[in-house]
Amino acid sequence: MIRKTTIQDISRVAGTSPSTVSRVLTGSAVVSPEKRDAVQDAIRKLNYRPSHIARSLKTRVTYSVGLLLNDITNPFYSAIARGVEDEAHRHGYSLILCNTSEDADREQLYLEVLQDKHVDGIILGPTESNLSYLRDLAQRIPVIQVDRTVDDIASDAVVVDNFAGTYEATRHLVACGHHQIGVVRWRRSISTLAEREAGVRQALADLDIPYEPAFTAEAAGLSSQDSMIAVQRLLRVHPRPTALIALNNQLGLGVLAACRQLGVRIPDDLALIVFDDLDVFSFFQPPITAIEQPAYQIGERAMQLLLARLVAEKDTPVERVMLPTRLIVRQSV
Amino acid sequence: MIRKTTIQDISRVAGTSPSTVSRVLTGSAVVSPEKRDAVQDAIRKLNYRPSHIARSLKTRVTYSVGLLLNDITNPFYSAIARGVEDEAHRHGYSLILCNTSEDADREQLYLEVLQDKHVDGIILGPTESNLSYLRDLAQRIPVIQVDRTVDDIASDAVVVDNFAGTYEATRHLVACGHHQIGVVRWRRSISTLAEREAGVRQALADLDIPYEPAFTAEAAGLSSQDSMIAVQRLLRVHPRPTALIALNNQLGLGVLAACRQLGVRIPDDLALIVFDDLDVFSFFQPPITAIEQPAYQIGERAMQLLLARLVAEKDTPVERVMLPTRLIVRQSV
DNA sequence: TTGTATGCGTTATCAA
DNA sequence: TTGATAACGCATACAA
Repeated sequence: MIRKTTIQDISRVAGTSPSTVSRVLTGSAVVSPEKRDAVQDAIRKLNYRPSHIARSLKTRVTYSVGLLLNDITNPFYSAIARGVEDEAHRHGYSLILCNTSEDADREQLYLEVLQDKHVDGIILGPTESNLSYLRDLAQRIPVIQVDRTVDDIASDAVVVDNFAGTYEATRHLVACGHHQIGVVRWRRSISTLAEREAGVRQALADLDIPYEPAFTAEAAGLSSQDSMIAVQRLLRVHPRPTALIALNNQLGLGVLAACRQLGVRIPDDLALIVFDDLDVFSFFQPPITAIEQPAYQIGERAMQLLLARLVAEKDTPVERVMLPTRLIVRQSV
Repeated sequence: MIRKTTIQDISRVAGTSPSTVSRVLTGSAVVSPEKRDAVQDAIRKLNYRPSHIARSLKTRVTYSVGLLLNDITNPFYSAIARGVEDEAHRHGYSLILCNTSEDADREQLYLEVLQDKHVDGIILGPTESNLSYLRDLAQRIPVIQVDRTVDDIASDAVVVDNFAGTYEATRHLVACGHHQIGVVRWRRSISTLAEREAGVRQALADLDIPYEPAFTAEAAGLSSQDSMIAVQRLLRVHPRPTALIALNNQLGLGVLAACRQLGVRIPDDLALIVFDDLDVFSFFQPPITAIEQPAYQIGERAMQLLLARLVAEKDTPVERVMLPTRLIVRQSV
């Protein structure tokens, strides 16, 4: 490859010193109009572009941020990513995308690489496992948690009111006549899922409806297969639940698949509410009632918090943003 | 922030020179076992991690690649991204994610930044507009086109056999008794869409079925609204098409929305095939017949091509990979 | 306002 | 096999 043109080259043709070139580049000091013009001409003529690498080495800022998400393929996460990216782009930041796949080792590896690459900050939906690592990472570099949070990490965070989401959904089910309400859940160690389950229980308690442990199905994983098995088990109990709340979109799809396979009709045989609304739910048969999360805004807001953190005083207190959910009533209840 | 520990620090505690430390780090030369151990001990003790920035400045390689896609929010693109990312991760590369939003200016801006950041290569689904810019970008740095290609750019590419996809779909429609087949398209300047349309026409021609221009609807944009308008127009002609092929998933969703609004029943009033299968199509009513693209593999393969290109001889000929599509027959026809 | 000199943390060249 | 030394491209402290 041809040698890149550098600040030296510019200074040479502009008849000035490298530092002056740097000054017009960064605007860090006043430069006389003549020199400035000369430099700018030279820049144009040589088609010069400053090296971010060199600049970063010197200034220690990279204008890039790491984004660690479970799986960009999940519409919820891709919407978050889009929100982050748009906001980052508006402010001249680039995004390094990492899929953790709910794998703690992979997460930690990424976290290390991101530091090696000296990102200015990290936005992540944490797995539950790298607690102590995360904790001291957050001391050294701005970390924003999104979607989920993990205990005791002093970091900004953007989450959703999971509890209120399922609380409202549960009341809706009850209002529709359901008293035997089941939950399809996954790992309770994940903050979001725990909060959602708590919302259901509280609503039930407030309504004086006994909580029936047998109505809770725990999927072994997030594959359709896993949910299917869990749901099958659930539907074998007698009496069986008349309504189900699936705690995330994958679980919801699993329930749907299971019902189809078992010939369970929704909503006639079983009502269903899914946490996290997919925009295609309205095309389903029946259209699925769901709890909508403002995914894009989560991402956008997270990036805003990060930007704020980057210019904040040393010990500005941590900020936790909680966004509301919304129950989208369709016809699966 | 505390000063980062450097190679100097290591050399000091290991009782050796910085160059020797560098040598054990990179394995670029043989180092005596004693020195090697001393260095490794020091590294562990000081918790040292090399600065990628400094390294990149020197070596001119960054182990990062840019990925420019229309919109990560579209399941087709997010699957590509996932494929790229997984493969990149396996080889120690990170991904800089950019959403172009079909906006040429934004694309060019990203392209410039990526160069400024000195990425090792770029994978992109190009907009049609930065032709000349792209052309000489591809001379300077490895570029892999995915999904779409743009004329005359000497770059590797991974695409799908769009033509065959719609060709087969069209024959399927005809086999099901449809002779009045319409197409819902968008910009014909996009290679994929043009090829897909050509597939339909060729199939029709081969079957001696006249092509009816009035059966083609051009959406003004990709919003549901846009498709809706286009479809409404289409359904007003007499005689009207009995079957439609939507040239991408967004257009397909638009058709569906339009039909719902207009009370057009699928497949009774109108058959539909969508190019690009969404995994939720099986939950729709009716389940949608679609042309599946191996999105994940597109991404994975693209990253593989890039890796190969990075170690290839100067003028290794360009490689164009074409992956097959598959017609998934469900019940919308 | 401008220029010189130095350093950011590495790797690479060269001599020993 | 090892160590000085220079260089990567830039920003900045300091001197002028």
